[in-house]
Amino acid sequence: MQSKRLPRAVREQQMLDAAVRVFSERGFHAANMDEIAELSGVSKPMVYAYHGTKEELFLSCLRRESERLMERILAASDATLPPDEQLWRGIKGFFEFVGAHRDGWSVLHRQARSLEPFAGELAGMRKALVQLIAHRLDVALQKEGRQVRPDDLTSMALSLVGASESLADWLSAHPDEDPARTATRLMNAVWMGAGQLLHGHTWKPPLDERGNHQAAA
Amino acid sequence: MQSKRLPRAVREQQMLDAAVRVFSERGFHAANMDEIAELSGVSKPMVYAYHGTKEELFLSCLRRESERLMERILAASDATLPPDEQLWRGIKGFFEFVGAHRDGWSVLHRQARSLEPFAGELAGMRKALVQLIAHRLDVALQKEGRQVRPDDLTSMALSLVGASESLADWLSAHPDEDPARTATRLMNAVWMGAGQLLHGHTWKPPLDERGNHQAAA
DNA sequence: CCGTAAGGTTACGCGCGAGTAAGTTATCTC
DNA sequence: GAGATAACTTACTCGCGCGTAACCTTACGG
Repeated sequence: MQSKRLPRAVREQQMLDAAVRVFSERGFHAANMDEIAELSGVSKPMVYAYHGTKEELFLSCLRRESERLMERILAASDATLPPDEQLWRGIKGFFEFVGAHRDGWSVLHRQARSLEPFAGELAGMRKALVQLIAHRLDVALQKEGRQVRPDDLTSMALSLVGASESLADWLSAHPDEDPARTATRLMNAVWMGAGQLLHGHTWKPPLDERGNHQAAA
Repeated sequence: MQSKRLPRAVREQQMLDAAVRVFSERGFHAANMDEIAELSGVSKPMVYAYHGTKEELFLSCLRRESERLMERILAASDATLPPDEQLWRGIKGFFEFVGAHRDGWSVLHRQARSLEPFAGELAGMRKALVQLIAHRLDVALQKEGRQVRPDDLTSMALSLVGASESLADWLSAHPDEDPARTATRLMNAVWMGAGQLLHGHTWKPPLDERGNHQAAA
């Protein structure tokens, strides 16, 4: 019952879809190439023909997913906006991605971080994001006439990314939660800070053109 | 050249030490039982005799390390202190632990999180910490006469833990960095918040009895 | 309508490393 | 100092799953 022969480009994507799913469900080692092949509607040697070894296949998944995520974040956060709004939109875009691509996120964050062949690759991408955020913070600070040591900027960006990742995991375990709501919570944590919240100063999402809260979108 | 016969209790700890090191260097799957045995000064069947399967051995490592970490954090953060100081001390204790037990931390955070047999166990411990923090936040808020929805408390705690983990990874890659300095940076991120920092309001570590900054200890 | 290449398959080799059976010495106890 | 037992070793088995060799078959360009 083999459905139909498909052109390489199409099959390659199906294979990546299947691989992302299986890797995220079972983890890299427990994932087995036959299962990935079957889920792609094809037999194992085809996977090897198109994507090389298991390791190379995983790397392809990693690259595709992280590229999509980065695009999403960059598209959402516009450098010309005020800093809080940049942050808000970036975070919201990130959580929306995670909400929509659970297993892609799992491949990136859970699997790739621990396994040595991939950790480096992923660390590189994460670093790029951290540096981007650090740079935008720097710009915002300079507009206020302030200057901060580079390590302090990096720490701030790392905290932000770490907090986001942590909430992203929580979000992916709570499918019914609205990503924008989670984003709002994160803004309260990292933009306002616990000290402010103690005194009742909270952060609220900005209004869009129609006057609706973006969080309710 | 077998050095000496040792009582079980001693050998068991040596094995855990060796295992933590090897697991953290190679990862769970790439780690091999012979290497762990050799590093414990003993041959493989002894490891099986004392710690059961590879999986059980890893679980023992996980439990020992996470217990030590929890103890450390609880000992440092005293619930009778004001909230910012509780947070400060807890974070500082955490980073000091990570600085002193790099590979223990690696086993916990990098390895255990992704591998299915262990992820659940670790998630449980992490959850306990998150709930502890959420509870203390709640107490602090109630002292101010405020009330916050439980999910908002949890989010705040999750952000905090996530940010800490992120900086802990950075710290373990920068051995010369002072843990207390990293803790200060984290306080600025999560207690003050990016919004405050933009306006030049920063957080400084409290003074100890002798008038020294604790960060310089 | 035929040749050829792209899409596809079945069936296997083989290395690695978890786990063990059977046996050997040190050490402690009475 | 005998005998029991805890500490330890050598030398295997064996299954799993990655990766491949060798072989079909459908589509389609000329």
